Amino acid sequence: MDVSIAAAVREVIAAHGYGGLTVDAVALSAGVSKATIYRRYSSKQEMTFAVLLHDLEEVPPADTGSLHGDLTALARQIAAQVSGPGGDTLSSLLADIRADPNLRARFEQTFIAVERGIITTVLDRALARGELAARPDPVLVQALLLGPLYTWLVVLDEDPTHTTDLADLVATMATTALAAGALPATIRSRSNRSR
Amino acid sequence: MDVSIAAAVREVIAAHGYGGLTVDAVALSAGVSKATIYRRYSSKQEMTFAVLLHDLEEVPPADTGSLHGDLTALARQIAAQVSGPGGDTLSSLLADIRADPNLRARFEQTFIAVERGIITTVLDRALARGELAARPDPVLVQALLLGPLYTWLVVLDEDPTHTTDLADLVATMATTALAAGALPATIRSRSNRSR
Amino acid sequence: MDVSIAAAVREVIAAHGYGGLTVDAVALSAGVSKATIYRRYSSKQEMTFAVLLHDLEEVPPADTGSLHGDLTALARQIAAQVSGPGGDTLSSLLADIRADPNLRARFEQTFIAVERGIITTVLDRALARGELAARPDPVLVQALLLGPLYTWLVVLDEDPTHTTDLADLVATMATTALAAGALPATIRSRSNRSR
Amino acid sequence: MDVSIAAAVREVIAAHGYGGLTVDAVALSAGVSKATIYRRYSSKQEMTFAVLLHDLEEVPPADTGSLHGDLTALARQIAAQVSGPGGDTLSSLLADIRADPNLRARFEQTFIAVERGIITTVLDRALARGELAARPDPVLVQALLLGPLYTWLVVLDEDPTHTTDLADLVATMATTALAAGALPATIRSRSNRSR
DNA sequence: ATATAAGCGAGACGGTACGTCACGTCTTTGT
DNA sequence: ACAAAGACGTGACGTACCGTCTCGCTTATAT
Repeated sequence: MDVSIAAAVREVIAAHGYGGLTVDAVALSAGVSKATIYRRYSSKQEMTFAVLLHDLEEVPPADTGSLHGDLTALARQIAAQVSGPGGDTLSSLLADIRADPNLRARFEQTFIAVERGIITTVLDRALARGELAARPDPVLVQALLLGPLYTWLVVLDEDPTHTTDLADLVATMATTALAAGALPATIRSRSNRSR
Repeated sequence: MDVSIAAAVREVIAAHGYGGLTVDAVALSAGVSKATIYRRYSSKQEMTFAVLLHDLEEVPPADTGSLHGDLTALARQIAAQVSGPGGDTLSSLLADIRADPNLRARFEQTFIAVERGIITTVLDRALARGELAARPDPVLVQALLLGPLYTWLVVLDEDPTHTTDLADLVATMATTALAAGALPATIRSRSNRSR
Repeated sequence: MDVSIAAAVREVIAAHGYGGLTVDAVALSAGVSKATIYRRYSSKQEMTFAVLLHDLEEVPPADTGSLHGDLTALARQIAAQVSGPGGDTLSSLLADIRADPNLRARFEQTFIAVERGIITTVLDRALARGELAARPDPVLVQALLLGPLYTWLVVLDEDPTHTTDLADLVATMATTALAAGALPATIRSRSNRSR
Repeated sequence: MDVSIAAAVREVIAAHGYGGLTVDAVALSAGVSKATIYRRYSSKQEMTFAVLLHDLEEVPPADTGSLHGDLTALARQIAAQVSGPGGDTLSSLLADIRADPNLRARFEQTFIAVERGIITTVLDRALARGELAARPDPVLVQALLLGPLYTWLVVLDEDPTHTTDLADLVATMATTALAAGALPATIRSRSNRSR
């Protein structure tokens, strides 16, 4: 049942785009009643969130022995994830997530924080190896890795087939900056953590 | 009239968020009839686009005499623009833009292309100065500058007050990469240009 | 539900006249949503038609034993029906019906044709009794009976309390004309039947 | 100017029916601005009223020497008038007239009362000739003459080409009834005159 | 002869109602 | 007992038309 709902969501998005995603259409396509959907998800956004963001695997990449290797693997992993759904879906989904405080929190915890943890792990490895003197702000690294890739696809609407190349480039740049100690331990106050 | 509509749009968004943006509410707040709004904009999205993206000034920064200086100025300019509206507004607006082919094209031409032109100008200056041997792909530079800033605010939901610091960091990294000749002349095929 | 809609329609017409009949007002008064109304009726006119012309009973009057008696009963029945709603409602309703080909056809079949059938029945009885030699055109009889009554109320805007007297008069005149064989079997070509 | 407006009204009605009659369309078709129309007529209904009911000549028919002849001439005159515009126009126009108290009064005075005056004239002639003993209620006669004709066209939607035949029939029936003294001097109270 | 006012075309405007759509809730029906 | 079917209230959308209005332009008259 949940499977058919998930399949239906993807089907409808594929057919009519995120904007054409309708609960009725999902119910129809899944051969399921709307009530059944709402028994599982409290809103259309919850449903979409659950379906589309469920299987993003967020595991730390294997230790490649070098910071550059680790970052490259990580950037490629991010690139692969972000290339999955269409840019339209990604932007709409993010908009929906931001509009709902509940989803926002879950998104934060489920993906942002997890990815940040992975970044921290990678940085810690580099520290242990002696490649880094101090651990820079993982949020900064996250913005530097994820930012260009996400923007490439969603804002600039560029070719998704080149995200891997972009990932390599971004990883190299980040490595260089990290090695040079260009990234401070923190750039931000903790003020907006309370949001 | 157009002014009062614009003011009303901003007012309503400030009061109820982008999700609470209603044409009727805008009409009411602007002291204008709905018909008048639709006489100007063919849809709510057109209206929002016109109002929120109208006055983003996109002028090339003054020549600072060095690539690093130029890129820093440019990144700060981007940061200032992107920090203007709330992250929610930004993400929703982008989603709406991507959902409408017409808006999409206008967004592409009005902002992406213009900003890319500015980047090209800055790179050409560096070439003229001899700071660069070849002109790298401006789209890459755009992704590297805009990406972290946009993501910082919209995806990671971080503190907007630190975008300037992040801009400086990003400009420095980009300068380093450019000086090292790390950015290829092109990373992408021209295939998706026809979209 | 249908009942409350019907009641609401009549209520709103009573309060604000046919011209003040608004779907929103009906919905409000019925404690029902506009969507519910449009789920039942495809337009405001369909709704009004259904509500106001639903319960007009069109049964042949009991055989009184004479053509004059039958026609009198019939004319009074028509008078009673036509006196029901206000003249304003009647004229506006008819205008709306004529403006919509669909309603027009249904009106024709549901009321005009049914009433004509009743007239035919009455005429056939008279034929069987030997009161008539040949059966005259029922449409003529219909025009002669219905015409003065409808016009009295709707065009001339005269007192509805006298329709019964007028009905008797009209029935007597029709009887006289029929007995004298003054009404031809047909006055019209069949040309406009195809409309 | 007034002429072109009148022509435009008829044109638009011919092209799109009474329901498609729009002030903008009239203005466009007449090559005139909407303001000019509203300078002449205070509403769309006034305009239509003025244009469509302006030239209905209501003069007493020549004395034919007999009541039957006079009534036949009168009935034919009515039939001609009523056959002019389409049944749709007639019914919608009447509905609009009834909805507006001002138009209603003018309609009453301009057409109903005038026609009634003509009927009175005809009846007076018959009285003078000795064909009638007493003068019956002219309103009754009006209902008997106008009713079947109007209903034939507007309610029953029958062939307009046969209105002349129907007029003759109606005139004959009315003559018979009048000669027999079947029509009372009054059927109605004066109560609703104050409406 | 020119100024001045009146009428005009063009068309924007406020308002009101229409009919549509989707969300999320609910009742009914059948298995 | 649970799920499919589907009706319902809510609320926003975009459209159409009415009657009002302002803006220039023309034209006819009066000084």
